[in-house]
Amino acid sequence: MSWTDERVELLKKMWTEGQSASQIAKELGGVTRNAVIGKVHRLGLSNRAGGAPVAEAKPAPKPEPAAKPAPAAKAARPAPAPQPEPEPAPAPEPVAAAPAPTPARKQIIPAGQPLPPQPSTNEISPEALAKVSEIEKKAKRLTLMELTERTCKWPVGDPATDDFWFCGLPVQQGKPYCEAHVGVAFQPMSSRRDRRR
DNA sequence: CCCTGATTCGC
DNA sequence: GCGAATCAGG
Repeated sequence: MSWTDERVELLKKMWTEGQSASQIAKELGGVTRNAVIGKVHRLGLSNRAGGAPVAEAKPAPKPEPAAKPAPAAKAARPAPAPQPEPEPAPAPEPVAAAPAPTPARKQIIPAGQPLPPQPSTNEISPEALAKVSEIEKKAKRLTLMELTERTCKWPVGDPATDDFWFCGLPVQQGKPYCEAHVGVAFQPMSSRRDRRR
């Protein structure tokens, strides 16, 4: 594969949109993320901020005097959509691990893993729950043996019945669960604000 | 561990 | 110019 105009264009577009190099590489096909990054650099667009200062904590970010020379006519930098960081960044609550508040039953679960609580007596954000029931439709419904380091290990159903399986969706980096299940597994640790002493 | 981008350097 | 290998974080 070579860097045809079209491919370069797509590269530019995606890079500008904030896509990661690996995503771009996947999209383009035939190249690795390294190739993409290398190209990005050669194109001189390593900085995604097209003029939108992100106010970095740099002491001297632009030692450039006020007067911007503005290179003659042609070499004009359009910088049309200076979208700084179109990052939704949900993160409603700072994670506060509340892993296993499930004293309900004491059944033995296969691998002896510290499995999560079944959302029952917990007050989990409706959104998170909705998200879960939503993704559980798409769940891979893996068996214990099918689980890998990269599959969501959230159990669904009763281990004592046939109707038991593991989510199996791609885990969220680090965590043992997929994004949706991480959402219900790690509670913000609230719901008990009876602070009234 | 997984991921990210940044750099280097032989090709 | 290209991109794998490597580096440096998160």
